[in-house]
Amino acid sequence: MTYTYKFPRPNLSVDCVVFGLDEENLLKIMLIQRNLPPFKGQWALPGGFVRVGETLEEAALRELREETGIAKVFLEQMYTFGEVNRDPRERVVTVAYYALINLWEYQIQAATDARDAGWFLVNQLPPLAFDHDKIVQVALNRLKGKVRYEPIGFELLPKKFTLSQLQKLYETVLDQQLDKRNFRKKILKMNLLVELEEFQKDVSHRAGRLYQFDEQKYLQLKEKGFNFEI
Amino acid sequence: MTYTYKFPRPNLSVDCVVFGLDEENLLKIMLIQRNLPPFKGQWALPGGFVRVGETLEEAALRELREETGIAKVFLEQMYTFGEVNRDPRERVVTVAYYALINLWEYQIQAATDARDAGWFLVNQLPPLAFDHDKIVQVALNRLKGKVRYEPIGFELLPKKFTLSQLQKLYETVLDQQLDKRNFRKKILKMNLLVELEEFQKDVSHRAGRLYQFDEQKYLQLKEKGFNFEI
DNA sequence: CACAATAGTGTATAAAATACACTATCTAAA
DNA sequence: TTTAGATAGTGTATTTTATACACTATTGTG
Repeated sequence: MTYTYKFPRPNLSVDCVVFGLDEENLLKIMLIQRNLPPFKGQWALPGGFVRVGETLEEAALRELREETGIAKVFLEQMYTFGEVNRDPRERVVTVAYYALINLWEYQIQAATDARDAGWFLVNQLPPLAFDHDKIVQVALNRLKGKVRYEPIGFELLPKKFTLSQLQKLYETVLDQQLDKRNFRKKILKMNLLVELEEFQKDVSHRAGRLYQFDEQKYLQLKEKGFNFEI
Repeated sequence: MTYTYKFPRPNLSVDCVVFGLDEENLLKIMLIQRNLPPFKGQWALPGGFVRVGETLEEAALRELREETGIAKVFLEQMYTFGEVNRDPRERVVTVAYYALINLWEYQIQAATDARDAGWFLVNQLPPLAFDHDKIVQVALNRLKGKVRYEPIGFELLPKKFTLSQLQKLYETVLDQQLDKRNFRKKILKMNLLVELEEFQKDVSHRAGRLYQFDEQKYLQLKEKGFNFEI
């Protein structure tokens, strides 16, 4: 079966830049190894063609699930790349998304499908297929920008986390050191964190208090035009 | 001649939300009246299908030129809308751009092609075709957000303008009153304006001094990571 | 029991944002 | 020619926010 149109059409794809934090709070990106030409054997962003019956976001989620086993993620559209020759086969326009995932909880569900998937440090990426290095650069900038004024960083952490973990996350993403006392003051004044009566376990030093992100409160405050700058 | 593919493809279009300020500093959007179905006779955003040999931005510029006669504009990609049924004919994914134009200088070149084009106050828009009202909402939010931390407002003004004009522009876009003295302090401290030895003409009150945006300086300061918050 | 490792806490200073009211200049109308 | 109306232009005091900075507390390990 084939499909015929009066005018030639670009092909439309989605690509995802999936960010995760590893055990040492280093920022990583998930890549998959292509097993078909072009760029066979090279690393690339997970992604694929959009089907006519699904929205762009559905396509992005489907590809993530199929190629990496990732199911529940924070996913946001980023930019659409439309250079004429970005794919050597034919004209392909790609809508890029970025995703934030919680590597701790993800550990469990991974490993299944994801034989050809791997995590790479953002500053030690292998050569990428197509214009995917450009897409990654845009995603890094977007993440940096976004994290300053929207509390999306929590998506990268486990549900319960210490303030030190949160601070390290911000330091990693923003690529700058922050003052511990000032950071705590600022983040607590936002009123988005629930102080738990639980503490870190299995650490060989004083255990930090655990906190939890209060999404309900976030949505309420957001309604009221509150802002969440770091 | 027809074009045949193994899998069905969404059609891909671009749409432009063109902003301009009128004589009274009111924010307007340019719309065109559709002379083909669907939504024949209704107002819509200027836009059209992407050709395989042009980038997305080229397509947006071409459509603007063809449909509205607008040539030199500030144009930036905004968001890609991919709902399955946003076009009743078939699946169409549209990449939305927003444009800022200088209505004073534009007056000259307009009128030519643009018989079916018109300017509408952003809060008095007619019913729009497709999901274009949604696209306009996203554009308004984007403009509001962007104007706070990037000096793009100048694109809407004539080359030489008074600080009062600039302030009114910000008040219009941000939809809030600003203090005259504080506004001037802030904007002048950015060092992006050249103070001219010229003054307003043909006004029946004290003439304001004219200023000009210094794009060179802007690019220099931007390089150095300077920021331009209002 | 002391050492290593990280958690947790407050204050003083500097910088930035805000609030606020009068004089200056020009045109047009009386 | 004088006056009224309209907008331009200007500085300071106060409040708020950001920054810089160093010690004590707790826990596990050797």
